[in-house]
Amino acid sequence: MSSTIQKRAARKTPAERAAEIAEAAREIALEQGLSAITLRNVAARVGVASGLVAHYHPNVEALVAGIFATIVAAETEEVAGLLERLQTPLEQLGMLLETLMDGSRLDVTAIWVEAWTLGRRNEALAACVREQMDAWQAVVQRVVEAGIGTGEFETFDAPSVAWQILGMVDGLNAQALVRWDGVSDRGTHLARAVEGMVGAARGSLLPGGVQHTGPISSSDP
Amino acid sequence: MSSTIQKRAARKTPAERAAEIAEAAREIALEQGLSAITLRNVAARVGVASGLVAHYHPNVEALVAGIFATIVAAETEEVAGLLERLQTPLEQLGMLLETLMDGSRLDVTAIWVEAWTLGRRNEALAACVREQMDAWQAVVQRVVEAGIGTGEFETFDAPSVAWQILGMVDGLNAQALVRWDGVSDRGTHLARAVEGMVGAARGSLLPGGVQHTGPISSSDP
DNA sequence: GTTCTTGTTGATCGTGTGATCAATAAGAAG
DNA sequence: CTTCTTATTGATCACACGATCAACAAGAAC
Repeated sequence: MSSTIQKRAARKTPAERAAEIAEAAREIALEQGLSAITLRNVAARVGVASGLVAHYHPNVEALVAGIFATIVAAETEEVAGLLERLQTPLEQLGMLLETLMDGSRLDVTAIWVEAWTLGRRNEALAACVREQMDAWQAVVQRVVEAGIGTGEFETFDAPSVAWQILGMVDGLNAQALVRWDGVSDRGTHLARAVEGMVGAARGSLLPGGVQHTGPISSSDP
Repeated sequence: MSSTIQKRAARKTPAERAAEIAEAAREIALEQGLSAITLRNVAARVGVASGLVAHYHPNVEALVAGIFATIVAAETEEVAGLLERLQTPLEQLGMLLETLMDGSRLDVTAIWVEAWTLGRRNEALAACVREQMDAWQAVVQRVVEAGIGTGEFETFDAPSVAWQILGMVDGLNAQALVRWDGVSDRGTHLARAVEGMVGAARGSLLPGGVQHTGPISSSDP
């Protein structure tokens, strides 16, 4: 029987090991933040010497930037995929807001916020942040432009409106990171705001009528 | 003449020295971020041994939290003061958005963003963040409620609307921290969004009429 | 001028970080 | 079985952090 304590990590293919390390780093980032991605931290989770992590990633800053891009890009693609299933831009935009505000991605929001700060001293990360923001903006802009095409929306500047929607969503989510109580009907208010901005009819972004999120279950650690 | 190199710092009143240290920490925070507030960093700026800073602030985390509160509270009071000069809630809200979006307080925005992340591991800071957010929300809520009173606004939930306005502003400012280009008419779009949310007439938040900044100058790095 | 309070120093400890590299051993190749 | 490639180790370096504290000295009090 294999002893519980493994003297030496099993020798693996570089590709395998690299994937292992990346996955460990990803988990650490989601659980404890990007700044918790350290050589020793990642190595410990994989069950390997810190030198090995350094061997695969000679530059920790680059590793952090890469993990950020991995996590965020996955989210973007996931949401973009959801959009394709819907028909009208109105439905798409409504679903977009609803999905991004449902509180199920607060861990990703935390990473966004941290990346904005870390980007001040990690240039590689800053570049990734800008790139991923552009990707997000492109997704939203596509929806807005489609809405203009069908006449559902009425705005003269789709790119800027897309940026603004993103900024609003990010801000509200970041706020929820610290203060998740106090605000009821987050979705409703945001929908009204976006309606005003894209020039859609009042209430058109809330298909199911007034949705009530109910009382907040306070489970504070 | 006194030599350029001072062997020993002049002995000062505890109140004086404390003020000096606080001011140095404040400057560091605004220039390099809250995480740059370290014993050695602050001591170097004051021209003093690191131990002295530790003497006045036995707990660095508490110092960081205090500096955050100082900086942010000053901004809140300043803006609140500006609001009092205006008559109608419509003017007040318009000025509020304009002031917060003029890009002259990006250093404070950076501190907000960093505090949201640092608050995960600095409980004292997290408490200060919540407190200062409440203070901001109170200021905005007062304006919204006044607008409801005069009939200029039409919304059923002033507290939530106030939170949302704050979240939007924070998000857009945080965005500007990394990507200050690409978006034209930030103020205009935000004004439209807020108009939709508070139920104000279109264009009522932009006293100078429709301001057009022209086509977007795409200068992508 | 002497005494005494206390603001101030500077060294030190323990911890955590990224980075580096000779030495090791696992496993494929012969 | 032997050889050889290379994945992996573990120790080590320099640095920065918060914290602690005996020792010093400036300046008020007497």
